[in-house]
Amino acid sequence: MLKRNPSLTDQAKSTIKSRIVNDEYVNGRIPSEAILADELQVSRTTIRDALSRLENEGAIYRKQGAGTFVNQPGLQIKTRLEEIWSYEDVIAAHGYTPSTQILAVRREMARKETAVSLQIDPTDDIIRIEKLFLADDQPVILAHNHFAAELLPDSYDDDNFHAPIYEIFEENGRQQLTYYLSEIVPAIASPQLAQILHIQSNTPLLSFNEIGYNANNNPILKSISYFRDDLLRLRLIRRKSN
Amino acid sequence: MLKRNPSLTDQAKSTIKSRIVNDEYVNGRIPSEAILADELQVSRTTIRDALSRLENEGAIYRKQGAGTFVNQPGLQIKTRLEEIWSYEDVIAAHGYTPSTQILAVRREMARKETAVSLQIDPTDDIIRIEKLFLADDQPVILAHNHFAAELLPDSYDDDNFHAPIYEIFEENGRQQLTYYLSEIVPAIASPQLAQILHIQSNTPLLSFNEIGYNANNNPILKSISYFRDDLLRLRLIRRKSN
DNA sequence: TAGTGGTCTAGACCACAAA
DNA sequence: TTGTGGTCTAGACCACTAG
Repeated sequence: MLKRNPSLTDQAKSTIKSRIVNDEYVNGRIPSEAILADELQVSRTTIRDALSRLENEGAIYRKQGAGTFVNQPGLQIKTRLEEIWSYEDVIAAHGYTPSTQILAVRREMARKETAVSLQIDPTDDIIRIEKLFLADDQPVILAHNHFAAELLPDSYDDDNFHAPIYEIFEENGRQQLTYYLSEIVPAIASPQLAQILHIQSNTPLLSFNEIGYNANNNPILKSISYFRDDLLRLRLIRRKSN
Repeated sequence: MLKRNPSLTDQAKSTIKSRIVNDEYVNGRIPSEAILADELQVSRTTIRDALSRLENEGAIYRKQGAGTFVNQPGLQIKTRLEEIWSYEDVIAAHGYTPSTQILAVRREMARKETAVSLQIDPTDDIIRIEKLFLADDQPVILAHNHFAAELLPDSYDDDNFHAPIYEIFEENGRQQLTYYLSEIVPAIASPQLAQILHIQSNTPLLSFNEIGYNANNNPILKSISYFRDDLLRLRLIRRKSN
């Protein structure tokens, strides 16, 4: 029934996921692994991989001896912080149409702290981009991105930077952003920030300090950003780690 | 070499983890899966499970065709939000000694909103606990916990509540807390909060709104808490979801 | 007791990286 | 080309839940 590539696991996962979303399982009970394996003509291992990933995403839960079930509360959360990728995705997941404004692009010497974070020579140039994200034309996130100048071609203009950062890296720098290590910090809107985000001064904000890593686990991006909390709500699932 | 229970995967994982921590792998290169399987006398599948979990924790990374490597930046992060369990653990992971103060314990009728969150009847009683967490005797987290009164025995006194909430549930309510669904909200210290946490009014704070679920996926705990950001830094890893 | 998910095995083949 | 991790299989046995 299924073909290779995308992997059988991926296909099994999305098949099951769509059945869940379409409410095809009465009482939220998902067929046993053996039945699913038989039905989709794959091994039980493949089904188990698919179910494990759905469980991680919060879409289902399993009880040994009892069965596998749809997890309604988990299904409703569409913006899980651990899985969110670009800010465009965050905005879209909340049901808004994302757009961007480039407020500034600078080529400059790295500050010492930035050079350390990015493991580059302090005399090397970096690119600093100040980018505003809008949800249905309301400003919601202000991001400052820093990365080594050598990751970009010599000539560029501001319009290049409307695309998500990870796309820019993939196209120009032959680098793939694979994960972020993020620090969550509470902040208060300064008068300047308040003006940019169209909010009142001293409004509480969330700030993210993040380092983005490539496939070789080298830091390639430093990002500091500020979120308007009234439009975007950040959620995550916290589990026992074992 | 390894015995059953804890599972072979768990044992393989902790064996490999401790070797990583002890810096036994030169140049951060971890032996191939085949070699590890042979050495620990388990199947390659078991080794792969163990490595997958270490990869999820950020301790290692894998490159198809190249090998498996220690992830130094990931190793240094000891307080990953997605994996953190009780607030005691958060505090301990930051290197402090955790302790608690019970500020208030009340038995009262559920507010409508709380009843909805916990899926209980609005006329049912809930227990509300106000608990202060201290790191080396400095107040750092204020938590308000709400749960159905029936989860507790009829008689109790305040001292019962010094233990982590999940322990209380396991012992008295025969309920196991399996995961939290958490919402992160920026806040500002009110005069009252400032006094409790020994900080200045209007200091930015992180607030968590959380619902805790049991093994049957029913909500059993509602928690609202406030973090001092100067002593505790919350981190997480954000990945592409596929 | 029957049926479910949890763990584990041995082995096959594929995709990719590095020499 | 060699060796690595990635995917997948078929089958065994265990631990647990529920009727």
